[in-house]
Amino acid sequence: MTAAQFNASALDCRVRAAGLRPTRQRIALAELLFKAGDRHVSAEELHEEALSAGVRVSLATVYNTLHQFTEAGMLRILPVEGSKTYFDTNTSDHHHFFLEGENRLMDIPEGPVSVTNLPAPPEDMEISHVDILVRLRPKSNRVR
Amino acid sequence: MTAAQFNASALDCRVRAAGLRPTRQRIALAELLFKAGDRHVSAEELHEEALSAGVRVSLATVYNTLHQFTEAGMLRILPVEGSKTYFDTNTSDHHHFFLEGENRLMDIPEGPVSVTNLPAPPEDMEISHVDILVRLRPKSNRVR
DNA sequence: ATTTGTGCAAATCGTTTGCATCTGA
DNA sequence: TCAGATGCAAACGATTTGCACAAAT
Repeated sequence: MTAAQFNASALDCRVRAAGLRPTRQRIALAELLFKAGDRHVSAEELHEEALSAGVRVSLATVYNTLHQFTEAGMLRILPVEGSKTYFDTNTSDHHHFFLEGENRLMDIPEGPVSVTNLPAPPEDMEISHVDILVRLRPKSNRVR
Repeated sequence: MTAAQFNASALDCRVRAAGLRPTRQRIALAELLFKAGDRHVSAEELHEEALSAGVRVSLATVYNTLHQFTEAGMLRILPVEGSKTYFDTNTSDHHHFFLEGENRLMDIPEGPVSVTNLPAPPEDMEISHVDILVRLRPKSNRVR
């Protein structure tokens, strides 16, 4: 079995495990999303990438798929300002730098970042996930 | 001098200090925004509130004003998913709970929340602000 | 008098929806 | 066979823009 075949069937399983039919479009999108390590993508970007890769898929299906994968826990929506929704292929605990000028996100390199002194959440609520966004701006040389 | 007069002129100064002309609309919006302590508002909400308060102002002006105040550091844009932009009248260091079901934000009560082990930002960049978003979901009673 | 701000309506952008058609189990 | 998925185009909601008019310095 070749590596390509292995990966293809792994993606097939992943899609099935999410309770979704492994259609041509979903497998192809999963491939684009999960073959290349951690990624931050918008629907529009993924759509263009699919078309470039010769995958025929409509923008509406890209939106559907991204949300279905998100519900299945395969993606996470990034908390950023701005009109577009960005999806993160890394759903494990990690955080982000946000470059203010460019409106771009970078993963914070692996490390034991932790939050201390978090107050208890209100009754009947539990913490689902903690997002830390470190906003960066160009270092100004002149003294203010 | 009455309290109302004092506050009105204080707002006037604040708007001037931001390099903006103290117009009727801007003063009125500043009043709505800053008289009532910490608030999270969207443009639409502030517009409705202004109309209810008898302030004649267009939605476009509300958008303009919110962005001008933000550039002047009087407001901060909240990092939340979702289509609407929310502005926070509290620009000091504090963080938020995000209620997943309702897509609603709450301030995290005052306290020494802190992040440890933050890696150094890339060269030529400095930290502008750290946003911590604690996502909450209803506590499930049944064991999964 | 000149600059800056405002209001309106139209335009734009990202996203969702309705529905006819197609596809995988 | 037939529930579920797709594609298209139209609908939508939030935001921005262009431009004539009004207000502040």
